[in-house]
Formats: sequence, structure tokens, C-alpha cells
Amino acid sequence: MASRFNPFKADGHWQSIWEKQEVFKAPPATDPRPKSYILEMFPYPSGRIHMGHVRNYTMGDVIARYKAMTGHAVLHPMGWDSFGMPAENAAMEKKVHPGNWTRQNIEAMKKQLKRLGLAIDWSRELSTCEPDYYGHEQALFLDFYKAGLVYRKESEVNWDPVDMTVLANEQVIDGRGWRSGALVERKKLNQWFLKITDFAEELLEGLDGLEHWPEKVKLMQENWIGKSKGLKLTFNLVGTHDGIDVFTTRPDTLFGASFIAIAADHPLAQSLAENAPRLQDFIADCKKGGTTAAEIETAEKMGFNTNLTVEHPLDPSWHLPVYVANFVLMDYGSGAVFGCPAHDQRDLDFARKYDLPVTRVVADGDETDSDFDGDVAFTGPGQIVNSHWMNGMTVDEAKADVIAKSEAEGWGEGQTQYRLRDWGVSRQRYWGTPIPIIHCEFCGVLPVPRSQLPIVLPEDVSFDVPGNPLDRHPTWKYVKCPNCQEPARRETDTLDTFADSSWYFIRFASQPADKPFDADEVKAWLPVAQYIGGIEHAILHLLYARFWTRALQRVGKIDFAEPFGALFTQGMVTHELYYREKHLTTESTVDEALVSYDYFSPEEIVRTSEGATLVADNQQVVVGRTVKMSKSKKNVVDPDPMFDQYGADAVRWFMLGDSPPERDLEWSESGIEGTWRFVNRIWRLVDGLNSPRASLGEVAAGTADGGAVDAVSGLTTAAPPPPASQAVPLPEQAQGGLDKALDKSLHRAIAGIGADIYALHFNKAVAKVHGLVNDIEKAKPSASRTAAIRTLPLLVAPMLPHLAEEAWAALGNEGLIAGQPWPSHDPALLVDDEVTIAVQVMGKLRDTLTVAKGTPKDSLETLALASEKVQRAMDNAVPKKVIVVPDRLVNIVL
RNA sequence: GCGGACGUGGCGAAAUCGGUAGACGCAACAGACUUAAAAUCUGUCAUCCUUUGGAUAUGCGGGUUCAAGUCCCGCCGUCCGCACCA
Repeated sequence: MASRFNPFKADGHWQSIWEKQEVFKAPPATDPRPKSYILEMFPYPSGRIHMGHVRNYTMGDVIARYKAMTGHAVLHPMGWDSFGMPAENAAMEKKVHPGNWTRQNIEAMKKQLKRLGLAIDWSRELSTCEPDYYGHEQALFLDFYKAGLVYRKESEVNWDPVDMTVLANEQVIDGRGWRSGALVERKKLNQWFLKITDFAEELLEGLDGLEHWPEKVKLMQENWIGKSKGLKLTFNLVGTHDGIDVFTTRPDTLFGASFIAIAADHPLAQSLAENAPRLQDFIADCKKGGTTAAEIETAEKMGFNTNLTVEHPLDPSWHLPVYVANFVLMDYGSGAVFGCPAHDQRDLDFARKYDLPVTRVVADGDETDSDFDGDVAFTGPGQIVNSHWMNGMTVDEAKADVIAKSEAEGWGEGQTQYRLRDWGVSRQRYWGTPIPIIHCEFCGVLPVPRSQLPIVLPEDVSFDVPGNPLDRHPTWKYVKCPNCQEPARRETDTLDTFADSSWYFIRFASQPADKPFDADEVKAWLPVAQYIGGIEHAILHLLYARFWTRALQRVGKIDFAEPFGALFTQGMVTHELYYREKHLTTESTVDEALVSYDYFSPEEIVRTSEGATLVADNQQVVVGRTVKMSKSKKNVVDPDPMFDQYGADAVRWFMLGDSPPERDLEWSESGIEGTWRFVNRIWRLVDGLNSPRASLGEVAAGTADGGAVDAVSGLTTAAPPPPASQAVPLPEQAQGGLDKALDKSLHRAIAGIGADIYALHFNKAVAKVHGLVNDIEKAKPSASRTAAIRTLPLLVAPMLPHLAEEAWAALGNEGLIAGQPWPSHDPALLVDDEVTIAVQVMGKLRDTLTVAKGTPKDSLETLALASEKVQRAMDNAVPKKVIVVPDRLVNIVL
């Protein structure tokens, strides 16, 4: 009697064996094998695992398992990025403590993750919201503080004037607070900063060494750091001894200057405003709206003429007006710019609005007229015009020339500027790492003594009113000054959660109780051999982690600079939308903002050939675009029911095979059905070898107790009908000789699948497994076929670990497949002795030739010209030229 | 507004170096088996035409080349990030 693959038994069975035998426990640092640290970005415990997690962790798992099979000592850990805003929101809405909510989520999600059968060393699990993690983070913060990498300064936050609370950018919707609906303002607070700009040059140069990072991520980081060379110069204020410092990357356009614009926070604007109520009002206007770059840069350009003027450095008799402008940022350069409207779009918009002169100083053609027309600035390269001695120079020549002149004459100097700003880490929130600082009225700002770490969050906090619960806690913040013993108070801000994710990969490698990590163990495992996560982390998380690592190196805690040797950014998991337009009761007609939709989840829908209908009322719904799965649009598919219906391996196979890993993956019901069928096809081959004449059957997709689950409704129906028998495989015992074609196919698959996994081309590896299975199924019984079937479980082991273990055992092998080496291939079998040559006439394919590999050029030419199809296409013409690429093609040019 | 990517049959894709476009899969269709359904197996499957052949096809428009999905220029569309979402 043939056995059948039952994932509902096999999954749990093998998972518990792996756990019992500690198969995936990382070996000690002294293990002689080459180390391979495989890491996926750890999840935020939002409540449920989503398909994006499933995809991310499946990919990492395939690599970890493949590395183990190819002789590596593997570290593959998992943890929880467990501080953050959603826990506080849950506390407000559901009246639960953020800690309880978070820990419950972790338990639920851990259970879900385990069902995927991941090769994870759970003994190293960590959670950033526990004092045994964040306490060590506080110690590292103090190390940075001591090294001068931490400082305090004023910085703007989004302020909700009704709730009297700080808002995250995410909580500002269309310029209004998400709960109060009040127009958001910008407010200054004293906040803590980490000196990431100290590392700007290092972080930029370090990118060159990151060979295994995607170019796009390196480019984004490069642009984010934004190194630019330019001129810092001073414009003297007419009638005073003061001046305005300006940084420009376009000193070549200095003769096109038309105005000076300073930021609303510029000290000059502030001092002028003291006696100018209208300017005060204007500055207050500039502070309306949130702090995001997108909001500031798309806001309409506004200026306030100060009536001050400055002298042009190259012609003191030429005076330029000084404006306060909302598009100038105090954080970049010196908070002041000179406007050259002809060659900068923002300056042009501003100049047209305030009717300021627009002078052309760069020309790319015949148009050299000094009057610049139109509303599109010219920012391309060209030659300098209307600029006295610079006329005729290129932009680059002119830049160098002006900088040299400014330095010689003493009114400016060349300067390197970075766009990167220091990292503001203060958050006015409860659910984060308390910043280990004490404020004393007499002694000032003091670090918490290390003996007092960890500074633990108080449990008794309330979330019934907006604001920071730490700040209004009755006792927590009151402490004695460690210096003078007088009453003092704790810092009540907590650290940005990006700090937690900036060193967790180090803690995974080494987890002593008394310090953040052990340097020797860290040295053995890091840098991470392969890091995998979403492209949305391309800049912030990855830059902060790179900074934190370099900062640890600077303070002497570790001896490497880059945390992630190789990076891979995977695409999102998407699903189509199902919705109906909501009928609004208002009389409003075409106002788009008022059109809203009712969304339906895939579980509520039956997909038909014409479209989709809602199960509840059997009426049509609109099938929308395919977009990222999100709760608000209800196009989410929960992994758990999929494990129930198809088992972990079918879900994993779908995640790996359906799209290239860097691209978006569209979840589809028929797709997962297909992978489920394929898992069974593999099983049938193995099973056929064992019991050739026994009847075979499928286990129907169903639940562990044998009841089938309706794919659409999710309801359990009656037990499935007994499996019927159909395909009776030929007896494998009737083996005989070898099957050379199948041998080739197998060895190509061994080499190709390994190479594809190594290169993270999982979809191609999947296609190659399909190809091999097709070939095996078509082959007649032979020793080769038996060998191919016995090898097949090893080839799918990284991707379908449960099926692989089950097959390995069924084939009578000893031990676990998880501990087996990757099969070796015979290179001789990879070489073709025949090749197919394309024959083109004028670049169009007319015939193909099958010839021995390495057939010389002239023979190929003769053969090609002799072809009847080629003759016909040539139509008696005489070839002008014949291009022959050996083993590839012949192209006859007429 | 700024920065970064992506776009190939009905659908997901492949084509590693400029050299036979569509491997592999999904869906669909036809057939076999079956009382029936499911499963399984076999076959068809880019579009069009005057069909043992031919033409057109890799978002659109140009260009380079004997040869372009691949290189160059210009558009269009979609997505991601923008420093307090994680």
C-alpha cells in the first residue's frame, strides 16, 4: 500500500524532530567550518504574520539550509522589533498595556512562524522591548555619549495644538492631526541627536566596498548623504558690517543672482521679527504644516521682503534684495541661499511670483540673450554667458574659477557640504528605550551611572489622555542627582525605535547577560553574510545600522565597519482589490474626495471567469488593481489557513517560484493550488520507487483531521472521498542500463539549482526542479531514473524541507536530510556535444542547423548557404557579407 | 517637489556577454480514464495572414548595429523612499 504525503502530519512531525534534536542551533564560535550568518529583517509584532513575512523568511530559510548543506556553520536567528507606536495606539483604543499587547502578539506570531518550518536557532530569540535587550542599548548610548557622539539641540516636531501633543509624520494626514483634526504646526523642542554626520564621508566611501549590495540601494544612500562641493561666501549687508553666509553648489551662476533668501528660523529673520509684527506673522505662517520634506517642498513658495539689501561680492555697487522664504531649510548649509532663477526651478518660481529679474548665465545653444523667458529653468550643462570674464567657460571651469577667485580675494571659500543631517533620536513616547540621562538643576545634564542600568520602564502608566505617560507619571522621573544627591529628574524621552534595530544583529551573535555582546564571538559571526528585507528600508534602517556599527568601531567595541556583507531587497506580496463604491448620503456630486469604497477580503469573494461576486449577497463586486496587501484595503491573505489547507511546503514553493524575488509577488488561489499539486507530483515519484504497483492517491487539500476546507468560504466540509487510484507507475525494478539524457538532466539540475539558490534566483531554481521532474516522469525505468529520484529530495530540501525529510525517510535513508551534504555533479555531463545554430538572412531567422559543438566557421557558412530555406530567402542574391558566431548563429547580409 | 526603480503572451515569468524572444508555471481549451466529480495522464495555446509558408510583436517614439528585450536619446505609466510608520 502506497503511503501518501500528508503535510498536516508531516509538517508538525518534522518540526518537532528538528526542535528536539536542536538541528538548527548555531554551533559555538570555535566551530572550524566557514561561518555563514543569514539574517532577515526582524518583524514588528503587529499581531499576525503576513505574507510579506512569509516570503522574506522563506527566502532566508532556503539560503540558511543551502549553506548548511554546502558545509557552512550557520547562524540563522529570529527576534522581535517590539517597541513602537502601534502598541501605544492599542493601549489607547483597547485599554491594554502596550507590553501585554506586544508580548501576546509575539506569542501568536511565533506560533505562526514555526508552522513555516524555518531553520531557525530559537535559543537566540530576542525582543527589543525587554530590559535584557534595551538595558544594553542604554549602555551603548552611554558609550556614544562619552565619546562625544551624542548632543542636544533644538529641533522641530509636528505639534497638534488641540491635543497638545507631538505627532509622528504618519499621524499627520493632509496637514491635520489624525485624532483632533486640528491643523498641525511645527514646534521646537530640545532633543537628543547622534552625530551621524561625523561619519558622512566614511558612510559614503564605505558604499564602494559593498560589492554584494544592490546598486540601487547604494545609489539611494549616496544621494541621501548628498555630498556636494561648492562655495561658501558672504554677502555684505548694505550699510552694516554684518553679512549673510550662503552656501551654493552653483558658484558659476553668481552673475545670474537675483535675490537672497533666508530660512524663517535664520537668526537674522528672528532678530528682524522682534520689531516687525508683519514678519512675525509671516514666520508663523511658515511654521504651519508638518515637518516632512514632501510637504515643505510642495508647499507654495512664499517670501517676505525684508527691505534689506546685500552687495554682490563681484560688484559691490550691485545690490540684491533679501527675502525670508519658506522653501529655505535652516538644516542645510547655512540656512540661506542666493537665488539664480534662470537656472534653478524653485528660484524661478519664486522670482516670477515676486517679479524679480531673471538673467540667463548658462546657454546650451545660440540663445544667449540675458533675458530669460518662460517658466522652466535651464539646469543642464552649457557655456557661461553674460558673466564678464567667465564668458565661454564650461560650467565646471567656471565653478573652479569662481572658487579660486573667492579664496584669493577673501570673500569665500570652497566647501564640501552633505545633505545628511544628524539623527534625532528623542521621542516623546512611552513604548521605547528610556534615554539614560538625568537632568539636575545644579549639575546640568548627567549620564545615568552604569550601575543603575537598566533604566526600566514603569508598568503603571495611563493612556487615557494624549501626551507622554512617562512625563506625567507620578514618581518615575524623580531621582537623586548622581553627582550632588539633590532632587533631579530623569529624561522622559525614549529612543527612536530605529536605534533598537541598529544593533540587534550584533546581539544575536552573542548574548552575555552583563554586557551588550562579547567581541570575540561577534568577530566570529559578523558581518552578516546575507541580509534580506524590504526595499522600503533601503535608506533609513540600513544607514542607521551602518552608522551604529561604525560608531561601535570608533569607541573600540568591535573591529569591523560594515554590518551587512551582502544585502538583498525583496518585493512585496500583492493581491487584487475587491470593492464597491459607497453610496454617500450627502448631496455632493463630483467631489472626488467624497468618493469612498467598501472593500472586501478575498475570503468573502468568489472569483468567476467574468469577475467576482460577494458570497454574502451573490452580487458582483469590482475587481480592482493588484496592490500591496494591506489591512485597510482588506486584500490580505492570512498564512494560517493556507498552512491548514496546503501545508507549509506548498506555501513556501509558491513564495519562491512565482516571481523573481526582487519583484512584487501576486498571491493567487490558483497559484497555490498549482504548487500544492506539484508537491504531490514529487511525492508520487518517490513513492513510485518504493511501491511501484501499489495504488497511488492524493491526500485532498484539507485539514489535519481529514475534513476538506472549502477554498473560498474557509468552512470545513465533510471528510473527503477516499483517494482513487489512477496513474500506476511502471515498476522501477525493471531497471537496466543507464539513461544518458536523464543523467545529463539530473546533473544539470544539481549544478543549476545550486547556482540559482546561491545567486538568490529562487524562481529559476524552482523552474529547474520542474524541468527535472518533467524529465524523470517521461523517462523509462533505468538505474539513472532511480538515481534521479533518490537525489530529488536533496535538491528540494532547502525549499520543501518537510516533504524532503518525509521522502528521505521513505527512501530508507539514515538520519535527517537537513544534515546531508548537497549532491555533487559531474562537470563532464554539463557539456553539450551538439549545438543548434540559428541561420539568419538579413537578421531574420530562416533556418536552424544542428551541428557538432566547435564546428569551424567556414563549415558553418557552407552549411548555412546550402540550406533550402536560406536559398529561398536569399532569392538568388549574392551575399555581401556572412557573419558567423561559432556555436551560435550565422547571419547572411545581402 | 526631490531621490530610486520597474514596464515581455490572457496571467506570473525566462532569455547569465548585443546573437533562435516566450524555458518553466498559472489559467483556458480538446481528448483519455471515471456511473459522475475531483485527481491524474496526453495534446493545443503571442497576434495576424493568402498557413509545408510569411508578416508583426518585449509600454510609446526615435537612434546605433550585420543583429537590440538587452546599448543611447526623448516621452508615457506604475511603484518605493523623503529623516517621528516599522
